[in-house]
Amino acid sequence: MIIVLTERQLQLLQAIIDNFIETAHPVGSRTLAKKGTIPYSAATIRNDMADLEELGFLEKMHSSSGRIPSEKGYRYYVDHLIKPESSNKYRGIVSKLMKEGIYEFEQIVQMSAEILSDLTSYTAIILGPEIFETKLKQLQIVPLTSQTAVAVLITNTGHVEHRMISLPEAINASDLEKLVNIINEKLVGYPIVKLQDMFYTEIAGIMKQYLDDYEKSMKYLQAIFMTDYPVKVYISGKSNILMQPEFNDIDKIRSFFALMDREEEIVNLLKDSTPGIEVTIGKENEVEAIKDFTLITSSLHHGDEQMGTIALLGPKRMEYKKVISLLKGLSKEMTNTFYMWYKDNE
Amino acid sequence: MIIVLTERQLQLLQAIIDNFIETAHPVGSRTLAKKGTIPYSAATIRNDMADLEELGFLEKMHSSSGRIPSEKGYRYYVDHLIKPESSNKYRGIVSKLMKEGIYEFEQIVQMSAEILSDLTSYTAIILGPEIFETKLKQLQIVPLTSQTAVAVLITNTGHVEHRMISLPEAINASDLEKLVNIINEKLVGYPIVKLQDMFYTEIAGIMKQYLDDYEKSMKYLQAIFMTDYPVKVYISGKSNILMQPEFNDIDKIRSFFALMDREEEIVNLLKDSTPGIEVTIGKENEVEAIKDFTLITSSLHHGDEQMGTIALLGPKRMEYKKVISLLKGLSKEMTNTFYMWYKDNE
DNA sequence: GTTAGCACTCTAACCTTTCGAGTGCTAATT
DNA sequence: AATTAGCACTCGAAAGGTTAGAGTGCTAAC
Repeated sequence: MIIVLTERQLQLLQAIIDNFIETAHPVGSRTLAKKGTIPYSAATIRNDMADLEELGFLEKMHSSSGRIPSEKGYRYYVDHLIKPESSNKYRGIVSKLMKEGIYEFEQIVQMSAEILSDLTSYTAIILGPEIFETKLKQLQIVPLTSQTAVAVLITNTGHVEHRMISLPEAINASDLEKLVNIINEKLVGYPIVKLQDMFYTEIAGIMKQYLDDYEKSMKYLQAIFMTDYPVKVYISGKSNILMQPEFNDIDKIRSFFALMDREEEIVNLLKDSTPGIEVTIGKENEVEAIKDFTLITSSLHHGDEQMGTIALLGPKRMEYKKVISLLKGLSKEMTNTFYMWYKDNE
Repeated sequence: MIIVLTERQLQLLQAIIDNFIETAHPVGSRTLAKKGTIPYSAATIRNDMADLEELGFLEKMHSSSGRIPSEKGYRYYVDHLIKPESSNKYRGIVSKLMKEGIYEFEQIVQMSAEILSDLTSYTAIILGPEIFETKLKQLQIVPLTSQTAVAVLITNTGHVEHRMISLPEAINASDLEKLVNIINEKLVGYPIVKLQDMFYTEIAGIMKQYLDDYEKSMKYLQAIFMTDYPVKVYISGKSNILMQPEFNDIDKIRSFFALMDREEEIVNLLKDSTPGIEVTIGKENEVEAIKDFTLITSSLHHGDEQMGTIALLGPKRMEYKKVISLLKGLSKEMTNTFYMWYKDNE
């Protein structure tokens, strides 16, 4: 069954949602009529409101309150009613950053998240693109004491990973140098995520010739590649939630902050997004803690390849117009930036 | 004028504060008498309570409520009434960490902060000791594109700093290598904080001979040492504040979180502490946002040298007994750990 | 010096009232 | 037929009133 709304009802729905987004107060027929957005009397508006409520687009908090948008209402609003502002309004954010200084990848992403949360007063989350594509540029092992060293992996994106390792007792400085040379020779240019496997297939054999206590040394050295390179999550503006009147309940705040601490769950929330902007409103979200939030994600794709995800988390009463165009602009820009970055550093 | 409290008054003060710390409810004479901690009747207790209030150790919320400790009361309690639990109870926290795996300095500190906040349900803050003593172990410059490179500074503590730099156009690969060799030769072993100065005094002269476009190259390369190495702040358990009944007010929470975002201010709060444990209660704090918190700091000293600060931030109604012994134990341990670390990596 | 007893105080919790913004419906108007 | 004015009704928020309970201070007795 196709629902047909009259022109006036559409206007009305739009006006009510716009109003509610702005003020967070239920919208009544009288006030709406007085504002003059809708050129009809309060009574007429009331009738349409009743229809819209019957169709499920509006709700009342109690029998004599004004109307607030239902989730279905927001959904309709997002899908059919908003004509996004030009996404050019927010152009140049990232490129401006890049001109200001030379930053590594992570910094750009972190700063973008900060800008995004500042601009919206919502919480910005970005899944870094690191893991998808970065390749080993160089490995260094720098001994600190006789038993410990720090291994430094530098990637083509300027990212630096480092971790402490134990040194095999058998090894001496020149052996170590040789070893590092071999590893670099064999592994430079390959994706970080594959290094662990390649260490066994490519390096292990050669190592046998060089190292006295082969078994033991292997055990120590594999630690270099052994992290599971988790997806990096950049979050900014967590405490923006405290400024939203609908989240004035300590319990809600607590469960929100608890969620923010569980990175894996956030990653799950965002990672399998399809290209383009996706708006998930209220109970459409599967995670309990954000069942009265709206989550907007925009995945960064280049061709078929997902390069990351940008997301905003805020109240259902979100400034969809502004946020969607902002997100569109920013993802376009970040996609370009990232793509160029990879190409330059190929 | 010396205030003399009777034995019973001391007992009473202690009992009231202990009680209030546990329950967060004002303590009344009747309930206290019934509990049997004080072997006197409610009326007697009432009399002593009135005295203690007159002396400023107790307060009433209103004329017929039970008593709560005043800040002066807490002060007296902390200074004279608590006999700390053995600080051995929490021994071995850090050393256990160190046995579990090889971590770099930062990780140890971060993990310690997490343990501290978990153990107490307050907010743990640690000022890292990095800056005080770390020395350059090795510098690497790895070119990424023809114009950019990543500079990697490795310290004797296993800490790795890195930043992106622009490359002077005039420079080629072998020049760059020579340059890095010179820098390493001259600067390795010197404290990170002095590198910037030394770059000018020690390196600049030599560079003239090697680099065609000296002026311009200097401009690019100084960026390597140009950060102001801010003190690192490790915070854990920010949202623990949400579990304290006295902070059920959104405004308080907001100003707390706002403070947590201003790292410089936190550094100021902690950095100039004298050796030993310091307890700052309520309005004794100068920072507005924590005027109804208690801040406990313990600075890590070895000899005259301050190596960092551990702190806990929680309600005035803090479990002083537990917290103080915990902090004592942990600082002793961290001081040892840090000292050994430096010595090993000298 | 300690305690029992009692009048008093104040809050929290629960009603009650009132006010205002809102609704739904009906009848009049365009 | 669509719109609007009018009116009775509803509900929440704010303000005031009442009560119960935990507490106090004081006095007089032990």
